[in-house]
Formats: sequence, C-alpha cells, structure tokens
Amino acid sequence: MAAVDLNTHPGHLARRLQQAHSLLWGAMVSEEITSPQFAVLNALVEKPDIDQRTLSEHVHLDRSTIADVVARLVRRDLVERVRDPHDGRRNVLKLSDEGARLHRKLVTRTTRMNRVFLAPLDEGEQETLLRLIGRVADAAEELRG
Amino acid sequence: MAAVDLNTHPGHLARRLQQAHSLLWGAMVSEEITSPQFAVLNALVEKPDIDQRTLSEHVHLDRSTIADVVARLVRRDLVERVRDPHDGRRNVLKLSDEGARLHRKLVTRTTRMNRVFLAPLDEGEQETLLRLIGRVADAAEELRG
DNA sequence: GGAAAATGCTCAGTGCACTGACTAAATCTT
DNA sequence: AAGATTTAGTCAGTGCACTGAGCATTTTCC
Repeated sequence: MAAVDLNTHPGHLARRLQQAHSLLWGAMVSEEITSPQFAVLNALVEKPDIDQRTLSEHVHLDRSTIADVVARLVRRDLVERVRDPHDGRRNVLKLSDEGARLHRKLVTRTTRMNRVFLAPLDEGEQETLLRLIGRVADAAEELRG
Repeated sequence: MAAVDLNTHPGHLARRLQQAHSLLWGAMVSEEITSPQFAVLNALVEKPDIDQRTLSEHVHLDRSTIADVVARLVRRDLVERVRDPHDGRRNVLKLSDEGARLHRKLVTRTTRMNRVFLAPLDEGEQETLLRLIGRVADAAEELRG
C-alpha cells in the first residue's frame, strides 16, 4: 500500500507552520511570553474588563485552555482576575500596568517577527496566505461552532 | 496603545488552522489515532525499519516528541520497537500487520477529510495555500535546522 | 588500544489544547 | 417562590511539542 505525501495534507503543514513559528517567536519576541499569551494580552487591550468566556471567543481558545493561560499571566502579575460582584459566575479580567507595558513592547517585536517569518513570500503572496488560512479556519470553526 | 489585528498574524492563524483541523480529524478520521500518529505510520510505510532519529526528520518532529508518539503506537500494537543489534543506540521501528491495516483504512479517510477541510477554497486556491505554507515552513525550519 | 567527541535515546519540566464531569450562580418557567 | 435550565468556571485526564540534562553506545583521533 502506497504511502501518502504529507505535503498535500493541510493538517500536517499547519502543524509544521505553527511549530516553526513558535520557535522563531522564542528567538525574536520573547522566551517568557508565548504567542497565545500575547493574544490574550492583546485582546484585553482591545476589550478591557471582559470575562473568560468572551475572551475565549475572541482568541479562539476554549474555556479550559483560557483558564490555564490566564492563570499563568496572573502568576506573572500581568493580568488581574476578580470575581464579578454583579454576577458571581464571571471572572473579570484586566491588564495590570506591567501587562500593558509588556504588550506595547511586544507589539513592535511581533511586527518585526512577522516580517521575517513571511519574508520568503512576496507581498501579494503574504496577503493571499493570510486570507486563505483565515477562510479555511473560519469555515472549519463554523462546522462545530 | 492600540491593539493589533491578530488576523494579520500568521502564528495565530496557524494555531487556529491546526486546531480546527484536529477537531475535524476527530470527527471524520479517527478518535483513537491522531494526525501526528498517522504521520508516523505513514512514514513507516514509506521507509520501513528506520530509527527514531530518521523518523523525526521525516515527519518534522523532534526526538523527544517522537519518542512519546511512538510509545503510544507501540502500546496499541501498531508499531514494533526493537534495539538494533548492529548499533546499540538505535531503536529500529516497524509496522505491525495491524498498523499496516489501519494505515490503509485511514488513507482513504484522510483523503476525504482533506477534501472537506479545503472545500471553502477552489482548486487553484487549495494548491496555492499548500504551496505557500510549505514555503514558509521550509524557510523557517531552515533558520534553525 | 584508550581518551574524546559524536550519536541515539530517555527523562523531567513546562506550556498549549481538547473532552467530559463537576460546582456554583443566574435565569427562566410554571 | 420552587424547581429546571442555562451559563461561567474549575478540575482530571490525555496528547502534542519543546528544552535541557543525563546515559549508553558508537566512532574518531591520537
């Protein structure tokens, strides 16, 4: 039975892409803060005082993964987590000053990193790649949204 | 300070893509065998009797991750792991009959799944997406190869 | 032939990501 | 107002993926 060419398998390629990205992230952006953690900081800059549920929709991570990621940010004093007095089920999240400061610093680094990461493609190809990945991911998330 | 649009960040998109893929995989291919495990089975169909090192290069997983994945396949009797008598450092890997049978079954399912996963794109776009991801991943892996 | 270097693997530690089961709080229904 | 349902979060369990340290076995170099 013939083996399959994994280079025609989007899942395998996606894993490689993500892996390569996270390696470069460690080298060019931060060894302390990971890309998902940055996504959370970024979401809290955009929408302060949201709860974990809303946050999880925003960054496309599920509720229990968010809980872990937020816990790590809380441990580093980058995020505060307080029980909502108006709704005892919710945790309200807010950036600390240090969290906001770190976010600012990382924004410039991620921009630089993205340039390097996508450098093998010309400008049009870069735009195409991001758009196509977005469409496939959106559609697949829709399937079990 | 303005927040960033994560949809312009390839790392974030890659993570979403991979996640969406693994969800669909569980629904359409197998709940027992994961996509990385399939990649290993597939590599062993293509190149029988290789050691873990060679395998890891082949599927782009690092040595210690491979050890884990292979251990799970061994536990399910899909793969055999034997110490190489000619070189006491190496583990020689081979598919069991059951492993080969399972691989055959999964090949047809993954083909079907890839079609569904990429359905939002037309044929040309699909080809483009795979090619562009491949180029970026290759280049990034090269950086710290 | 013996010390030094390289190679293959394992192990502990950390982080991401999911599911499924559970607790607690709010809301909806009657 | 009491019971049922929905919603937010936590916890345990599994799997992927890396780093860095360590161990054993070659191989290389004098």
